[in-house]
Amino acid sequence: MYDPSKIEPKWQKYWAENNTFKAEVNPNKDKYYVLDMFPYPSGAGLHVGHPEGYTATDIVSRFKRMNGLNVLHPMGWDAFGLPAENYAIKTKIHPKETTQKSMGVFRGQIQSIGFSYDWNREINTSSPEYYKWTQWFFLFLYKNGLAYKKLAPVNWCESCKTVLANEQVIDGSCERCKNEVVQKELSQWFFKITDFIEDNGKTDGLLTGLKKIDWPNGTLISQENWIGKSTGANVDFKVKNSKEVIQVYTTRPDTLFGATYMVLSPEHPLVDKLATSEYADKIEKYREVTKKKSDLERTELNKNKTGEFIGAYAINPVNNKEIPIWIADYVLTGYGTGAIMAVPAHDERDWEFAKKFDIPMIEVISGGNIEKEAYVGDGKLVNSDFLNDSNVEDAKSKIIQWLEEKKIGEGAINYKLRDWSVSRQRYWGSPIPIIHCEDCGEVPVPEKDLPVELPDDVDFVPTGVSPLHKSKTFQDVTCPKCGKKAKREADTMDTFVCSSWYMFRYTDPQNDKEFASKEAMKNWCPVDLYVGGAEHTVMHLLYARFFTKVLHKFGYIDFDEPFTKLRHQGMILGEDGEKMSKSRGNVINPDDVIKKYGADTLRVYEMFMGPFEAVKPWSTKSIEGSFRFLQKVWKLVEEKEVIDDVVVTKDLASLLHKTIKKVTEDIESFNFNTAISHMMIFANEVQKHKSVSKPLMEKFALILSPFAPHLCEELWSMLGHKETLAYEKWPEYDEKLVVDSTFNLVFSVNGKVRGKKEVEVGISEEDAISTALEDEGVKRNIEGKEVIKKIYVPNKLVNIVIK
RNA sequence: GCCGCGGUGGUGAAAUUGGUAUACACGAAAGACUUAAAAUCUUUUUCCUUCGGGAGUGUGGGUUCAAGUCCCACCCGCGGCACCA
Repeated sequence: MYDPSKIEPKWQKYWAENNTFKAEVNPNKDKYYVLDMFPYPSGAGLHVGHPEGYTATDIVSRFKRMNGLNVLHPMGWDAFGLPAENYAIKTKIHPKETTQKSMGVFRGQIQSIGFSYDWNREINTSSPEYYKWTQWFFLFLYKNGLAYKKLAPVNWCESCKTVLANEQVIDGSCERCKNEVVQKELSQWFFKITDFIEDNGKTDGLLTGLKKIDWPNGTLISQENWIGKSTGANVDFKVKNSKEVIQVYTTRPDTLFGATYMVLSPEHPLVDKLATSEYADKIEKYREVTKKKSDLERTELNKNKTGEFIGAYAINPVNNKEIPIWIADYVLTGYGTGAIMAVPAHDERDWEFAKKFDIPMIEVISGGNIEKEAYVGDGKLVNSDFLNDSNVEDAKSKIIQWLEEKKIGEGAINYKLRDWSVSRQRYWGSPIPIIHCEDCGEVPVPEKDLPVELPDDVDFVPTGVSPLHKSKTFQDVTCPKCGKKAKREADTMDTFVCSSWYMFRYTDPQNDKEFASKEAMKNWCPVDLYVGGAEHTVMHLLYARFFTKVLHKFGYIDFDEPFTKLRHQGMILGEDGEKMSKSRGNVINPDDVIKKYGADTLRVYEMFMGPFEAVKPWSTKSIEGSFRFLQKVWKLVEEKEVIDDVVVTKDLASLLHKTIKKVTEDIESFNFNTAISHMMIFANEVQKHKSVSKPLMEKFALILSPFAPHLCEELWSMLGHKETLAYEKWPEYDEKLVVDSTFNLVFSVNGKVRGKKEVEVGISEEDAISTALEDEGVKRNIEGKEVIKKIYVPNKLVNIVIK
């Protein structure tokens, strides 16, 4: 009887005891680094979504090993983070304890699925041995001028006295107490990721790097949009009766003649200087309202623009016309110059604003109807003096040249991407290795003093300051420079910092001299295949690329993209087609599935459900099919007569070789579902025979083994082998057996199928057509009609075209 | 609103990239084995049909000898972003 509860623990024990999957440097083999996005060990335990990605990488890992590659396939824990801290606030149990416990549960669950990880390389971002090097990275960036401090707003809840992460702010209120969240300015650390957007000497930038990696198209586009590069011009506008000059940024310098007003962001520094006193009250009021607006309110106002005239006028440099200056919150302080020239005829936002406040429009691009809506398309320029009759593109370059000659503007580039804010006013993260001294200012902790360990004597209840402030042992130190009393930085680092470099640590996880040796990284990196959820399309992947580029620039590594090939698993939904969640009660626990069917069935089912990247619902019924398949395979060896030299029919041999070909190709292309369906077809066919051939079943066990490793190890030993099949040579298919000698020639009339006949491959066009014309179905359909054309597609079909 | 992904049987999904639509699996129905049930095996299973056929891949057009696949317009679902000048 096929009893996975017996054979699975047996083989898991065997692999562990024999260190079967230990990865060691081997100069005689090419390397292959297969990485899963490491999980956050949550208290809820493993979700069925986890093994989906892990099974795919495990299939590839086992497949690559059998193809003679030296595979690195590690696993670890992204263990710092907010949920553990919030749980600690609620229960008073230390996050270290809960995290330790969760990691144990996760490890046990993952091991029970039989993944071929090298557990000798397990890492944990919350261990001092690991975060020592996260801190080293901070100092490395700091010393190279890539980490700096500046004031930045945080979400602040006045009643909880705490800083909130964006995901804790729901509709502008605190997730927990429902009170209003306000913006508060704090001094925080930033990493200069914007320095790496464009190419940088020999290092490709975050934009060009996207061109050379094999990632899902949507992910590449998201990264590009997130960086948000735009090309345009900065233009200086003089202010009437003032010496001040306002610089605006525009992507449409070609429409300069159509600018009929100007908008400054409410926080723009020139507003107070330029506004006339009669408008001061209104401006003050408007700023108050803006400050209170949550992000959501601001976006809802999309169609209902607000703003105030400030009583001053700017001079349009192309025609010396006076245009009114306004403030409005649709102009952002942090982008471009915080000021725009408004061209209502050719910009949707300016159009809405001008309509509402009755500001005139001037059409400068012909082709639209500006009474009805802003025209943003291409066309001939009008009302634009020396630009008239140019198209948009030519007008852009002409006006930029003109501005540059007059020295009142120049071509300019802007990005949406901002520097990465890494300070968190939290406990459960890596401390920032900086000491604040009254005399010396900010002083980096000397490398020899790393790690700066997280103190245990901390009360987590939020009181308005970072929890680390409350630990005296942590806070009070002497300045490494002058020896006077000083204070430690009390903020911790964003957990994304920990996960931005972990792929390097796996190559050399026990190193206490470096984050990883250059040799180890040279041997294993970059990651050849990276698999994880699509929720990391932007942040994690962008940050990891940034770290890689920094290391490349400073000569630590010789590649500048960390993940050569990336794939995302599609989310597994509950049986009701909804996202799995406790409150809906539709959560499937992988432990229960393993108990009922075994790990191999879980693996095969998750790969058989549908395309790897597709979102798909779980079905407790459908999984039976995967179990039946494995049971059937088991019975083929267990219950049938296995004969060494049985004469295999040509059909069966051909089917095996076709299956080998299909499975080989489908693993490479991530089409695991169709690989399994072909193996099912093979098993169904073999089942019809009384006895089975040993060599045939051996090959089949080998190609099924990446999917169902426990079962196949067992079959392998039943077939008389003493060693694991993990390093057996992957079967090759015989091209001659894969190609059929006959095929079904299809006859169609005007594209509609009317008949078919089995004929020899390579049949001549003449023969094919005459065979077609003899077919009853064809005869019936062309009788009495005029045949205009006869088309023959080699080894496929004949199409007779009639009038 | 913008960007991305998708829409094929009762269900999850295949379709060699323009050439036999619905492989494989689930479910359902019938049969075999059984005292019986479960399990297992076999057969049937897109829809309509006057049994000759006919229709059919979200909708409407188009290109082609030939369209699930390519082009145009639209509808619906899911995910992400949020006034970036």
